[in-house]
Amino acid sequence: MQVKEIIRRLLTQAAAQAKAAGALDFPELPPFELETPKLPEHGDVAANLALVLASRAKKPPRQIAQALIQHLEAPEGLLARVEVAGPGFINFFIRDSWWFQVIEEIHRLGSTYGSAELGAGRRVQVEFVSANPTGPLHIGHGRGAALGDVLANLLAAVGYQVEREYYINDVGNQIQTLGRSLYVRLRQLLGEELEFPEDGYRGEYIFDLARQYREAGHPLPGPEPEEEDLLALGRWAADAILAGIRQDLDDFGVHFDAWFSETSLYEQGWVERAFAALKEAGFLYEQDGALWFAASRFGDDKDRVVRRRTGATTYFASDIAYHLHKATRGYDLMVDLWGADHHGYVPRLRAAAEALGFSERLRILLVQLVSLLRHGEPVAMTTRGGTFVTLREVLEEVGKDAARFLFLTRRADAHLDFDLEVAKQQNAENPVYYVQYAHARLASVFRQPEAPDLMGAEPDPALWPLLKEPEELELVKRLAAFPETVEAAARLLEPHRLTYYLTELAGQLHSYYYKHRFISEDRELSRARLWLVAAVKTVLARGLALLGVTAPESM
RNA sequence: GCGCCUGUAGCUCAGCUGGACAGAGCAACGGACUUCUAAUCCGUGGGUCGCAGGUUCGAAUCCUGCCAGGCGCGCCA
Repeated sequence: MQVKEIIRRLLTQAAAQAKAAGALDFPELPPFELETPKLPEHGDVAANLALVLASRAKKPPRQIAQALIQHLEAPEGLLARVEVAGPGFINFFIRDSWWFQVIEEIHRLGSTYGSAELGAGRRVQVEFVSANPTGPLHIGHGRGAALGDVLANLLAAVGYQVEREYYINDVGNQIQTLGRSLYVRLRQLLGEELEFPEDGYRGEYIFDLARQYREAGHPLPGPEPEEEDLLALGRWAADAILAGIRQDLDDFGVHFDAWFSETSLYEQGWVERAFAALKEAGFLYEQDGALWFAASRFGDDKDRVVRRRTGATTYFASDIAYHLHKATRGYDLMVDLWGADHHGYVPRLRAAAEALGFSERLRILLVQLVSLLRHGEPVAMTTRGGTFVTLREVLEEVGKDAARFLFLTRRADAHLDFDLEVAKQQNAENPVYYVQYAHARLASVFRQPEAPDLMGAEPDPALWPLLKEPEELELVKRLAAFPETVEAAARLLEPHRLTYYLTELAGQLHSYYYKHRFISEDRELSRARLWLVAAVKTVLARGLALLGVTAPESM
């Protein structure tokens, strides 16, 4: 069990004991924090229970802290000492020997160390990327892909049953626009001078598609194409683009459990079902020939059209239906990952979720945009203008590992500067290699011929007192913090916590490696150190696996 | 004009959702390779946490108002 969990229980019991003994009086135990203090003088774990209890128990915090300590019944071997400090913190100093147990735990649990049962098998769906099939994925989609994928990994690690889903906007006039763009490019390939549509997709990839279309020997619509012809062209193009997107994601290490087609919502009557549900709840009305959802009743700026005067439904209508469909599938939690340029859309979807009663199960995460740089200079990126950097180009230039890791070095809601040159550099400026190198270094240690013989099959707790170096204790404490890091990253939906943790762990390892030889004349000490760094290697590998980054045996 | 995100060291960013003297990497400067991988390590300098108020035992963190940057504000998707 985690040290903080144990201490939380001890304090809760102590409070109850103190209350029973009449030493303290309070109605109910308030929530309190356990933190790892920055300063070693403040111990390994600090509790603010006495501070938050002060007003309820009507006593000075330090006095409460004393009372709590007196009723503390700690297990043998856990605590070196407990102190009241500052305004009333209770500082716990854990025995070194207790920390070293984590080496055995990691050996026992192997690659499941860091897993938890927080999710208790509840179902969670993560919907991400969901880029329109009108062009290849660009670097911003890559960030969303990395974030969503790792979020899903983390949630799975803490006991959720996770599904990854990609929502395909394959309805509407964008497919037609795509078809028209392709059509014009096709005619232009034949040498005809046709004006490109104002709202067309100007990317070079449309030419590529046109060439593919011809090479495959598909029929070319005549000079006056019917709407149906353009739609058919658009569908063909969307399919081809989607195939490319799947390939890109595959190469990026992102695999979806489901690809959900917007069209299927119409085919299966979900849009009408959503309208009916909203109407029944009294949030749907007609005005100016259009059908409106009363979003303003739920805090949105204004009401929103779901069916236009023309009879065509809006994108929003599809989205309501889609989320109703998701909610009906029975997920306990639905996580949506959107580009920050869609943030204005959040209030209206939230409104619909509230109107339909699944708002509490829906979490919408915004991923801020990525600014692409090269040598510190901005690289222009616009979808329609045609000069953008695709995810594929980034993958080919910097590789999957560097791209994934760098995408996860920022909070999702912070802008990200992604410098292609830095991503390619293989030095300390590039944290991915720093972490991978730590793993490779350890792998090389275990390749030493004497290593297996020195270690034996099982770690022996009697060895730990030999680990007297400060670096060793620090390392073991860091290892012990891995489960809570994974848990926090999953609970707060913040994968960047893991990349920071791994960078720190790798740093401590590098430092330790440099100062002390693991394999030496002293066989017992070597044995102890090898088991310690074996645990480090296991945690590095697990952490990198959660990030979807390879843990190389050599570099 | 309104809304969302951001503002922390020269640069890029963390800061455990209110805790104890504000952290890391890079850049700068100075050191360490006959060693289990130097893609590494050790040391030095560097901050009025955008500004001004407020809340309280305690604020980078919460509230209000300004300032600056980014992104949005369709019967588009």
